[in-house]
Amino acid sequence: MVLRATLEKKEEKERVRLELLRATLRLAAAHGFASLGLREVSREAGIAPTSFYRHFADMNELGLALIGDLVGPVIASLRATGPSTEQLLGALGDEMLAAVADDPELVRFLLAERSGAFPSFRTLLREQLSGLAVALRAAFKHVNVELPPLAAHAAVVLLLDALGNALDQDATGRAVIREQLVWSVQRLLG
Amino acid sequence: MVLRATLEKKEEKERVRLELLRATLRLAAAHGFASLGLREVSREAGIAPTSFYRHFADMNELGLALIGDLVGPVIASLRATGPSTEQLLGALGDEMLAAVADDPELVRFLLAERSGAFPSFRTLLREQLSGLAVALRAAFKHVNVELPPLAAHAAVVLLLDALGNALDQDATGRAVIREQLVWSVQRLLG
DNA sequence: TGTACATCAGTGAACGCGCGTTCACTGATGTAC
DNA sequence: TGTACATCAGTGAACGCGCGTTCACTGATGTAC
Repeated sequence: MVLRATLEKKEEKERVRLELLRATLRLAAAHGFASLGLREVSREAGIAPTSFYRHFADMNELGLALIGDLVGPVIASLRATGPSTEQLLGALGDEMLAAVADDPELVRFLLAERSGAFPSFRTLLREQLSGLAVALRAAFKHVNVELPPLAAHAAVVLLLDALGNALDQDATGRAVIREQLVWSVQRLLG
Repeated sequence: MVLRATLEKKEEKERVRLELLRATLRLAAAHGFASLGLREVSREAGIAPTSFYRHFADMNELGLALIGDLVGPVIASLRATGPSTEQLLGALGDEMLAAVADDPELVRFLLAERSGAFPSFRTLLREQLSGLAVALRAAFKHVNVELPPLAAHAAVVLLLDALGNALDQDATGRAVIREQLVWSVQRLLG
């Protein structure tokens, strides 16, 4: 009983923390992360401004947590696999579409902060994306295609561009972008 | 004499306007465009906050002017030409390095707002970048290489990624990135 | 040419407002014995 | 088991501060005649 209650208290805190991250994503999609204040985010999350400090020291710390807790998993989810080159490319396109459909605000944040004003954000995202390039190499190796590191990096860059373009399109446009991504990465294979 | 004086007055206004744009770039590099206020920009530009309104209705209007007046020319400057494929690729790498060296703040703004929170900024930049892709196709056609539109677009995307990585590197790292860009675009040619 | 008027970029004072932050407090839950 | 104490997420009041915006004004320059 004691153990159970402890878990519930921690879980409640975790719930509020996650709500702060989600609130930030919702607002950042509209006005940009750098323009957000702790009061605005707290209001959106449904807590008092002073409660914000129970979770983060400032917005910068929240941003880093957002990248670690939410962006990381989305980047990891882009790791396509398949039994053949063709199916692997198809899976890559599918994962791209899925990311945009599942969590457009998170994808927007990822793309914006990759080139944004905060060096710490850029560094963290660069590391995660380079992990994605490594995974992509491994996936291609699995279907006996030797992808040089630079080509894998280029494929990731094309994938990110596709994500950005898809965000501003409806379902029809997104399907086209998926095909273009597959075509481009295919060409990169040589 | 009357004509001359008229010009001087207009030129002075143009000078202040340009200084507002430059001040915005300096500040945006550090904190992000979306976080900037008209008072902060006016202070940096050396004018009273109320004078801001003599040039722009708000920061959004200033941002669009910034893209039109300053970002456009930089994107245009990336249009490499050369008498052979090899020299064309070399020129592309050189233009990339030149842009980063000449005006890093402007390049940072371009990259950030391409995926930023303001749809109007994204649209304007996308148009200008698609012009660059068209120019790139023409340049390759000139050396008898038929570059499909999607491949030209992919080359532009790789160029932008190189710009972003170069911004965070010193001279040595930038030289490496230049080589990587040339290698990647070369591979894209097939 | 001189004179009277128009234009307009730049300004300082003032406004109401939302911001980040500090503080002391509440009350539910956890811990010790 | 009950009791006394500790922990800690959430809170409302209050603070000083910088924000965007309005306003009436200045003074240099342009224009009309």
